[in-house]
Amino acid sequence: MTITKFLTTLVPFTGDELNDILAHFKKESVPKNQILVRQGEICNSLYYIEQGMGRSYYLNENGKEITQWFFGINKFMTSADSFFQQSPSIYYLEILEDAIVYNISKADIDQLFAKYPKMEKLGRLVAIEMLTKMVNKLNAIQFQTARERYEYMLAEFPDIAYQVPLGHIASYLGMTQETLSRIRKSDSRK
Amino acid sequence: MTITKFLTTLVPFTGDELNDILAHFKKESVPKNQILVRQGEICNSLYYIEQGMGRSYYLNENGKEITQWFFGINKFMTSADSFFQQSPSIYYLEILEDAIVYNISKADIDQLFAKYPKMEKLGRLVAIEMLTKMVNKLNAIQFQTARERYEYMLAEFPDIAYQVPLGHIASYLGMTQETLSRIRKSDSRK
DNA sequence: GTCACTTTTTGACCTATGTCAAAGGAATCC
DNA sequence: GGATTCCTTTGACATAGGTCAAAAAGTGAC
Repeated sequence: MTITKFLTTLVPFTGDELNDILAHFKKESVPKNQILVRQGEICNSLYYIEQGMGRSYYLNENGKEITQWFFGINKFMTSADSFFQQSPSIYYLEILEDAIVYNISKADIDQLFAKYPKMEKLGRLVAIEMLTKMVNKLNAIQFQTARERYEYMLAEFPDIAYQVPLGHIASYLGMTQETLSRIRKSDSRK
Repeated sequence: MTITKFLTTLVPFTGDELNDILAHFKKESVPKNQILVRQGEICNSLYYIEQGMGRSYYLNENGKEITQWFFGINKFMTSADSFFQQSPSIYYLEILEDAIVYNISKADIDQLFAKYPKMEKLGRLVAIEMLTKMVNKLNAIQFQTARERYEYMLAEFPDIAYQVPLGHIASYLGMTQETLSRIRKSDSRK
Protein backbone atom coordinates (compact mmCIF):
# COMPACT_ATOMS: atom_id res chain seq x y z
CA MET A 1 0.00 0.00 0.00
CA THR A 2 1.30 3.45 -0.81
CA ILE A 3 1.42 6.12 1.83
CA THR A 4 -1.27 8.02 -0.08
CA LYS A 5 -3.67 5.15 0.15
CA PHE A 6 -2.78 4.52 3.76
CA LEU A 7 -3.55 8.10 4.75
CA THR A 8 -6.85 8.25 2.89
CA THR A 9 -8.12 5.03 4.42
CA LEU A 10 -7.80 6.67 7.82
CA VAL A 11 -9.04 10.17 7.05
CA PRO A 12 -10.73 11.38 3.84
CA PHE A 13 -8.21 13.96 2.70
CA THR A 14 -8.86 15.83 -0.53
CA GLY A 15 -6.38 15.61 -3.38
CA ASP A 16 -5.00 19.07 -2.65
CA GLU A 17 -4.55 18.32 1.01
CA LEU A 18 -2.79 15.09 0.20
CA ASN A 19 -0.36 16.78 -2.15
CA ASP A 20 0.48 19.35 0.42
CA ILE A 21 0.90 16.74 3.14
CA LEU A 22 2.97 14.37 1.05
CA ALA A 23 5.27 17.19 0.04
CA HIS A 24 6.48 17.22 3.64
CA PHE A 25 7.49 13.58 3.62
CA LYS A 26 10.89 12.58 2.27
CA LYS A 27 11.25 9.16 0.67
CA GLU A 28 14.40 7.33 1.70
CA SER A 29 15.84 3.89 1.42
CA VAL A 30 17.49 2.59 4.51
CA PRO A 31 19.76 -0.45 4.57
CA LYS A 32 19.47 -3.29 7.05
CA ASN A 33 21.05 -2.73 10.46
CA GLN A 34 20.96 1.03 10.21
CA ILE A 35 20.27 2.84 13.45
CA LEU A 36 17.84 5.71 12.95
CA VAL A 37 17.93 7.06 16.48
CA ARG A 38 20.13 6.35 19.47
CA GLN A 39 19.23 6.26 23.14
CA GLY A 40 19.62 9.79 24.51
CA GLU A 41 19.14 11.55 21.19
CA ILE A 42 16.02 13.50 20.38
CA CYS A 43 14.05 11.70 17.73
CA ASN A 44 13.27 14.18 15.03
CA SER A 45 11.56 12.02 12.48
CA LEU A 46 8.42 10.03 12.15
CA TYR A 47 8.84 7.26 9.58
CA TYR A 48 6.18 5.59 7.54
CA ILE A 49 7.41 2.14 6.48
CA GLU A 50 6.50 1.29 2.92
CA GLN A 51 8.83 -1.66 2.78
CA GLY A 52 11.03 -3.50 5.25
CA MET A 53 10.79 -3.55 9.01
CA GLY A 54 12.32 -2.17 12.14
CA ARG A 55 12.32 -2.35 15.88
CA SER A 56 12.82 -0.17 18.90
CA TYR A 57 15.00 -1.39 21.75
CA TYR A 58 16.88 -0.20 24.78
CA LEU A 59 19.83 -1.38 26.81
CA ASN A 60 19.02 -2.65 30.28
CA GLU A 61 21.26 -2.37 33.36
CA ASN A 62 23.36 -5.27 32.14
CA GLY A 63 23.79 -3.74 28.72
CA LYS A 64 21.48 -6.28 27.11
CA GLU A 65 19.28 -5.17 24.22
CA ILE A 66 15.60 -5.33 25.03
CA THR A 67 13.27 -5.11 22.05
CA GLN A 68 10.39 -2.82 22.84
CA TRP A 69 8.39 -2.97 19.63
CA PHE A 70 8.45 -4.20 16.06
CA PHE A 71 7.37 -1.99 13.18
CA GLY A 72 6.16 -3.65 9.99
CA ILE A 73 4.94 -2.55 6.59
CA ASN A 74 2.36 0.26 6.56
CA LYS A 75 3.09 1.40 10.07
CA PHE A 76 4.51 4.53 11.53
CA MET A 77 7.81 4.06 13.31
CA THR A 78 9.19 6.54 15.77
CA SER A 79 10.27 6.91 19.35
CA ALA A 80 6.85 8.32 20.21
CA ASP A 81 7.62 10.01 23.46
CA SER A 82 10.84 11.53 22.20
CA PHE A 83 9.33 12.69 18.95
CA PHE A 84 6.22 14.27 20.37
CA GLN A 85 7.72 15.74 23.53
CA GLN A 86 11.11 16.40 21.92
CA SER A 87 12.76 14.72 24.87
CA PRO A 88 15.76 12.36 24.82
CA SER A 89 14.78 8.98 23.45
CA ILE A 90 14.76 5.99 25.74
CA TYR A 91 14.98 3.75 22.70
CA TYR A 92 17.16 3.00 19.77
CA LEU A 93 15.35 2.71 16.45
CA GLU A 94 16.87 0.15 14.15
CA ILE A 95 16.00 -1.03 10.66
CA LEU A 96 16.04 -4.84 10.54
CA GLU A 97 15.44 -5.39 6.83
CA ASP A 98 16.32 -3.08 3.93
CA ALA A 99 13.53 -0.56 3.98
CA ILE A 100 11.82 2.20 2.06
CA VAL A 101 10.45 4.83 4.37
CA TYR A 102 8.85 8.24 4.20
CA ASN A 103 10.00 10.54 6.90
CA ILE A 104 8.62 13.75 8.26
CA SER A 105 10.16 16.10 10.80
CA LYS A 106 8.55 17.25 14.03
CA ALA A 107 8.43 20.83 12.76
CA ASP A 108 6.71 19.80 9.55
CA ILE A 109 4.15 17.61 11.21
CA ASP A 110 3.36 20.34 13.71
CA GLN A 111 2.80 22.67 10.82
CA LEU A 112 0.41 20.15 9.29
CA PHE A 113 -1.35 19.62 12.62
CA ALA A 114 -1.90 23.37 12.82
CA LYS A 115 -3.03 23.67 9.21
CA TYR A 116 -5.34 20.67 8.94
CA PRO A 117 -7.72 19.56 11.66
CA LYS A 118 -7.87 16.30 9.76
CA MET A 119 -4.21 15.82 10.55
CA GLU A 120 -4.94 16.17 14.24
CA LYS A 121 -7.54 13.52 13.74
CA LEU A 122 -5.03 11.29 12.00
CA GLY A 123 -2.65 11.81 14.90
CA ARG A 124 -5.32 10.94 17.40
CA LEU A 125 -6.36 7.81 15.50
CA VAL A 126 -2.79 6.59 15.16
CA ALA A 127 -2.09 7.24 18.83
CA ILE A 128 -5.19 5.34 19.89
CA GLU A 129 -4.39 2.42 17.63
CA MET A 130 -0.94 2.24 19.15
CA LEU A 131 -2.42 2.48 22.63
CA THR A 132 -4.73 -0.43 21.92
CA LYS A 133 -1.88 -2.57 20.65
CA MET A 134 0.22 -1.69 23.64
CA VAL A 135 -2.60 -2.73 25.94
CA ASN A 136 -2.87 -6.02 24.09
CA LYS A 137 0.79 -6.68 24.56
CA LEU A 138 0.57 -5.77 28.18
CA ASN A 139 -2.24 -8.22 28.77
CA ALA A 140 -0.36 -10.91 26.93
CA ILE A 141 2.81 -10.31 28.87
CA GLN A 142 1.25 -9.85 32.24
CA PHE A 143 -0.70 -13.03 32.69
CA GLN A 144 0.32 -15.53 30.14
CA THR A 145 2.86 -18.30 30.09
CA ALA A 146 5.91 -18.05 27.89
CA ARG A 147 4.23 -20.25 25.28
CA GLU A 148 1.08 -18.14 25.18
CA ARG A 149 3.12 -14.99 24.81
CA TYR A 150 4.82 -16.49 21.81
CA GLU A 151 1.42 -17.26 20.33
CA TYR A 152 0.41 -13.66 20.86
CA MET A 153 3.53 -12.64 18.93
CA LEU A 154 2.66 -14.92 16.04
CA ALA A 155 -0.81 -13.38 15.91
CA GLU A 156 0.32 -9.77 16.22
CA PHE A 157 3.37 -9.90 13.96
CA PRO A 158 2.93 -12.95 11.71
CA ASP A 159 5.20 -11.55 9.04
CA ILE A 160 7.93 -10.63 11.48
CA ALA A 161 8.08 -13.68 13.71
CA TYR A 162 10.21 -15.74 11.37
CA GLN A 163 12.43 -13.06 9.98
CA VAL A 164 14.27 -11.66 12.91
CA PRO A 165 16.83 -13.14 15.27
CA LEU A 166 15.41 -15.23 18.06
CA GLY A 167 16.95 -13.04 20.71
CA HIS A 168 15.09 -9.95 19.50
CA ILE A 169 11.79 -11.74 19.85
CA ALA A 170 12.65 -13.29 23.19
CA SER A 171 13.47 -9.94 24.74
CA TYR A 172 10.33 -8.43 23.22
CA LEU A 173 8.31 -11.14 24.92
CA GLY A 174 10.11 -10.85 28.22
CA MET A 175 11.72 -14.25 28.23
CA THR A 176 15.17 -15.64 27.58
CA GLN A 177 16.35 -16.83 24.24
CA GLU A 178 16.79 -20.32 25.63
CA THR A 179 13.17 -20.50 26.72
CA LEU A 180 11.95 -19.32 23.32
CA SER A 181 14.17 -21.83 21.59
CA ARG A 182 12.67 -24.63 23.67
CA ILE A 183 9.13 -23.44 22.91
CA ARG A 184 9.76 -23.41 19.19
CA LYS A 185 11.27 -26.84 19.37
CA SER A 186 8.29 -28.33 21.15
CA ASP A 187 5.92 -26.50 18.77
CA SER A 188 7.61 -28.04 15.77
CA ARG A 189 7.12 -31.51 17.22
CA LYS A 190 3.34 -31.08 17.06
CA MET B 1 -8.04 21.27 40.10
CA THR B 2 -11.26 22.05 38.26
CA ILE B 3 -11.93 20.61 34.86
CA THR B 4 -11.69 24.11 33.41
CA LYS B 5 -8.22 24.57 34.70
CA PHE B 6 -7.22 21.08 33.66
CA LEU B 7 -8.33 21.65 30.07
CA THR B 8 -6.64 25.01 29.75
CA THR B 9 -3.31 23.74 31.02
CA LEU B 10 -3.28 21.31 28.11
CA VAL B 11 -4.62 23.51 25.33
CA PRO B 12 -5.19 27.30 25.44
CA PHE B 13 -8.93 27.42 24.89
CA THR B 14 -10.66 30.80 24.84
CA GLY B 15 -13.37 31.55 27.35
CA ASP B 16 -16.11 31.06 24.78
CA GLU B 17 -14.72 27.75 23.65
CA LEU B 18 -14.48 26.57 27.20
CA ASN B 19 -18.07 27.47 27.97
CA ASP B 20 -19.28 25.62 24.91
CA ILE B 21 -17.12 22.59 25.70
CA LEU B 22 -18.04 22.45 29.37
CA ALA B 23 -21.72 22.64 28.47
CA HIS B 24 -21.37 19.14 27.06
CA PHE B 25 -20.05 17.66 30.28
CA LYS B 26 -22.48 16.54 32.94
CA LYS B 27 -21.39 16.71 36.55
CA GLU B 28 -22.31 13.63 38.59
CA SER B 29 -21.52 12.15 41.93
CA VAL B 30 -20.90 8.47 41.94
CA PRO B 31 -20.83 6.35 45.10
CA LYS B 32 -18.12 3.85 45.95
CA ASN B 33 -18.39 0.43 44.31
CA GLN B 34 -20.56 1.63 41.48
CA ILE B 35 -19.94 -0.05 38.14
CA LEU B 36 -19.94 2.47 35.30
CA VAL B 37 -19.54 0.00 32.45
CA ARG B 38 -19.68 -3.78 32.26
CA GLN B 39 -17.67 -6.14 30.11
CA GLY B 40 -19.48 -6.53 26.79
CA GLU B 41 -21.31 -3.20 26.94
CA ILE B 42 -20.40 -0.31 24.75
CA CYS B 43 -18.85 2.44 26.80
CA ASN B 44 -20.64 5.62 25.96
CA SER B 45 -19.04 8.03 28.36
CA LEU B 46 -15.71 9.57 28.97
CA TYR B 47 -15.34 10.63 32.62
CA TYR B 48 -13.14 13.30 34.04
CA ILE B 49 -12.46 12.55 37.69
CA GLU B 50 -12.56 15.62 39.88
CA GLN B 51 -12.67 13.67 43.10
CA GLY B 52 -12.37 10.00 44.03
CA MET B 53 -10.82 7.19 42.06
CA GLY B 54 -11.65 4.22 39.92
CA ARG B 55 -10.23 1.26 38.12
CA SER B 56 -10.79 -0.83 35.04
CA TYR B 57 -10.68 -4.60 35.31
CA TYR B 58 -11.67 -7.75 33.48
CA LEU B 59 -12.46 -11.31 34.43
CA ASN B 60 -9.92 -13.88 33.34
CA GLU B 61 -10.64 -17.49 32.32
CA ASN B 62 -11.00 -18.47 35.96
CA GLY B 63 -13.39 -15.64 36.69
CA LYS B 64 -10.78 -13.74 38.68
CA GLU B 65 -10.82 -9.95 38.52
CA ILE B 66 -7.72 -8.52 36.92
CA THR B 67 -7.18 -4.81 37.45
CA GLN B 68 -6.05 -3.20 34.26
CA TRP B 69 -5.63 0.40 35.30
CA PHE B 70 -6.24 2.86 38.12
CA PHE B 71 -7.71 6.29 37.48
CA GLY B 72 -6.97 9.03 39.97
CA ILE B 73 -7.92 12.66 40.43
CA ASN B 74 -7.63 14.89 37.35
CA LYS B 75 -7.56 12.02 34.90
CA PHE B 76 -9.89 10.88 32.21
CA MET B 77 -11.43 7.49 32.85
CA THR B 78 -13.00 5.40 30.12
CA SER B 79 -12.72 2.09 28.38
CA ALA B 80 -10.70 3.72 25.62
CA ASP B 81 -11.07 1.17 22.90
CA SER B 82 -14.79 0.71 23.50
CA PHE B 83 -15.48 4.43 23.72
CA PHE B 84 -13.55 5.48 20.66
CA GLN B 85 -14.39 2.53 18.43
CA GLN B 86 -17.86 2.03 19.92
CA SER B 87 -17.08 -1.65 20.32
CA PRO B 88 -17.97 -3.91 23.25
CA SER B 89 -15.82 -3.13 26.25
CA ILE B 90 -13.28 -5.69 27.39
CA TYR B 91 -13.25 -4.02 30.79
CA TYR B 92 -15.48 -3.16 33.66
CA LEU B 93 -15.15 0.38 34.96
CA GLU B 94 -15.63 0.66 38.67
CA ILE B 95 -15.57 3.58 41.09
CA LEU B 96 -13.46 2.68 44.13
CA GLU B 97 -14.00 5.79 46.24
CA ASP B 98 -16.99 8.15 46.25
CA ALA B 99 -16.36 10.35 43.27
CA ILE B 100 -17.36 13.51 41.49
CA VAL B 101 -17.00 13.15 37.77
CA TYR B 102 -17.80 15.08 34.63
CA ASN B 103 -19.02 12.90 31.85
CA ILE B 104 -19.36 13.45 28.14
CA SER B 105 -20.93 11.18 25.55
CA LYS B 106 -19.25 9.87 22.43
CA ALA B 107 -21.65 11.84 20.23
CA ASP B 108 -20.93 15.05 22.09
CA ILE B 109 -17.20 14.67 22.04
CA ASP B 110 -17.26 13.85 18.33
CA GLN B 111 -19.19 17.04 17.81
CA LEU B 112 -16.53 18.94 19.73
CA PHE B 113 -13.74 17.21 17.81
CA ALA B 114 -15.39 18.31 14.58
CA LYS B 115 -16.00 21.84 15.79
CA TYR B 116 -12.68 22.62 17.45
CA PRO B 117 -9.30 21.55 16.09
CA LYS B 118 -8.01 22.30 19.56
CA MET B 119 -10.17 19.47 20.84
CA GLU B 120 -8.52 17.09 18.41
CA LYS B 121 -5.27 18.30 19.81
CA LEU B 122 -6.47 17.67 23.34
CA GLY B 123 -7.50 14.17 22.26
CA ARG B 124 -4.14 13.52 20.73
CA LEU B 125 -2.27 14.79 23.79
CA VAL B 126 -4.34 12.73 26.18
CA ALA B 127 -3.93 9.61 24.04
CA ILE B 128 -0.18 10.08 23.88
CA GLU B 129 0.09 10.64 27.62
CA MET B 130 -1.83 7.43 28.20
CA LEU B 131 0.36 5.63 25.70
CA THR B 132 3.48 6.74 27.51
CA LYS B 133 2.14 5.54 30.84
CA MET B 134 1.12 2.25 29.36
CA VAL B 135 4.62 1.79 27.99
CA ASN B 136 6.04 2.53 31.41
CA LYS B 137 3.86 -0.08 32.99
CA LEU B 138 4.76 -2.55 30.31
CA ASN B 139 8.46 -2.06 30.92
CA ALA B 140 7.95 -2.40 34.64
CA ILE B 141 5.93 -5.57 34.27
CA GLN B 142 8.05 -7.16 31.64
CA PHE B 143 11.46 -7.09 33.18
CA GLN B 144 11.21 -6.37 36.82
CA THR B 145 10.91 -8.51 39.89
CA ALA B 146 7.73 -8.49 41.91
CA ARG B 147 9.29 -6.06 44.39
CA GLU B 148 10.41 -3.65 41.68
CA ARG B 149 6.97 -3.72 40.14
CA TYR B 150 5.48 -2.73 43.45
CA GLU B 151 7.93 0.15 43.64
CA TYR B 152 6.82 1.25 40.19
CA MET B 153 3.24 1.24 41.48
CA LEU B 154 4.16 3.41 44.45
CA ALA B 155 5.79 5.88 42.09
CA GLU B 156 3.02 5.93 39.50
CA PHE B 157 0.03 5.93 41.86
CA PRO B 158 1.31 7.15 45.22
CA ASP B 159 -2.13 8.29 46.30
CA ILE B 160 -3.82 5.06 45.31
CA ALA B 161 -1.39 2.46 46.58
CA TYR B 162 -2.62 2.57 50.14
CA GLN B 163 -6.29 3.07 49.58
CA VAL B 164 -7.43 0.08 47.61
CA PRO B 165 -7.63 -3.61 48.48
CA LEU B 166 -4.40 -5.52 48.16
CA GLY B 167 -5.87 -7.92 45.63
CA HIS B 168 -6.68 -5.11 43.19
CA ILE B 169 -3.09 -3.96 43.24
CA ALA B 170 -1.65 -7.45 43.03
CA SER B 171 -3.61 -8.27 39.90
CA TYR B 172 -2.70 -4.91 38.41
CA LEU B 173 0.95 -5.76 38.94
CA GLY B 174 0.63 -9.29 37.62
CA MET B 175 1.38 -11.10 40.85
CA THR B 176 -0.62 -12.93 43.48
CA GLN B 177 -1.99 -11.31 46.56
CA GLU B 178 0.19 -13.54 48.71
CA THR B 179 3.34 -12.35 46.99
CA LEU B 180 2.36 -8.71 47.39
CA SER B 181 1.56 -9.28 51.04
CA ARG B 182 5.02 -10.76 51.61
CA ILE B 183 6.65 -7.84 49.82
CA ARG B 184 4.84 -5.32 51.94
CA LYS B 185 5.79 -7.19 55.05
CA SER B 186 9.46 -7.27 54.23
CA ASP B 187 9.31 -3.59 53.24
CA SER B 188 7.87 -2.63 56.57
CA ARG B 189 10.74 -4.34 58.37
CA LYS B 190 13.22 -1.89 56.84
C1' DG C 1 -20.54 -6.59 71.39
C1' DT C 2 -21.38 -10.54 68.39
C1' DC C 3 -22.04 -12.67 63.99
C1' DA C 4 -20.99 -12.93 59.16
C1' DC C 5 -18.18 -11.67 55.70
C1' DT C 6 -14.18 -9.90 53.53
C1' DT C 7 -9.33 -9.11 53.30
C1' DT C 8 -4.69 -10.12 54.64
C1' DT C 9 -1.13 -12.98 56.38
C1' DT C 10 1.43 -17.19 56.94
C1' DG C 11 3.31 -21.78 55.86
C1' DA C 12 4.54 -25.81 53.03
C1' DC C 13 5.30 -27.25 48.80
C1' DC C 14 5.75 -27.07 43.57
C1' DT C 15 6.85 -25.59 38.89
C1' DA C 16 7.91 -22.57 35.06
C1' DT C 17 11.42 -20.19 33.69
C1' DG C 18 15.97 -18.21 34.54
C1' DT C 19 21.17 -18.86 34.73
C1' DC C 20 25.40 -20.60 33.27
C1' DA C 21 28.17 -23.16 30.24
C1' DA C 22 29.24 -25.47 26.18
C1' DA C 23 28.45 -27.29 21.64
C1' DG C 24 26.39 -26.91 16.99
C1' DG C 25 24.94 -24.31 12.88
C1' DA C 26 24.65 -20.27 9.82
C1' DA C 27 26.07 -16.23 7.89
C1' DT C 28 29.57 -12.94 6.49
C1' DC C 29 34.08 -11.35 5.16
C1' DC C 30 38.41 -11.37 2.87
C1' DG D 1 36.41 -21.65 1.04
C1' DG D 2 38.39 -21.14 5.50
C1' DA D 3 38.23 -18.07 9.42
C1' DT D 4 35.53 -15.32 12.33
C1' DT D 5 31.66 -13.94 14.31
C1' DC D 6 27.04 -14.38 15.35
C1' DC D 7 22.93 -17.07 16.36
C1' DT D 8 20.58 -21.19 18.16
C1' DT D 9 20.22 -25.31 20.70
C1' DT D 10 20.95 -28.32 24.56
C1' DG D 11 21.84 -29.78 29.37
C1' DA D 12 22.22 -29.34 34.41
C1' DC D 13 20.90 -26.85 38.02
C1' DA D 14 18.81 -22.81 40.83
C1' DT D 15 15.08 -19.85 42.33
C1' DA D 16 11.30 -16.44 42.25
C1' DG D 17 7.01 -16.62 42.62
C1' DG D 18 2.77 -19.56 42.12
C1' DT D 19 -0.75 -22.75 44.43
C1' DC D 20 -3.36 -24.48 48.07
C1' DA D 21 -4.99 -24.36 52.61
C1' DA D 22 -5.69 -22.45 56.93
C1' DA D 23 -5.36 -18.98 60.42
C1' DA D 24 -5.67 -14.18 61.73
C1' DA D 25 -7.14 -9.59 61.35
C1' DG D 26 -10.48 -6.10 59.75
C1' DT D 27 -15.10 -4.30 58.71
C1' DG D 28 -19.86 -3.66 58.93
C1' DA D 29 -24.72 -4.72 60.23
C1' DC D 30 -27.82 -5.19 63.73
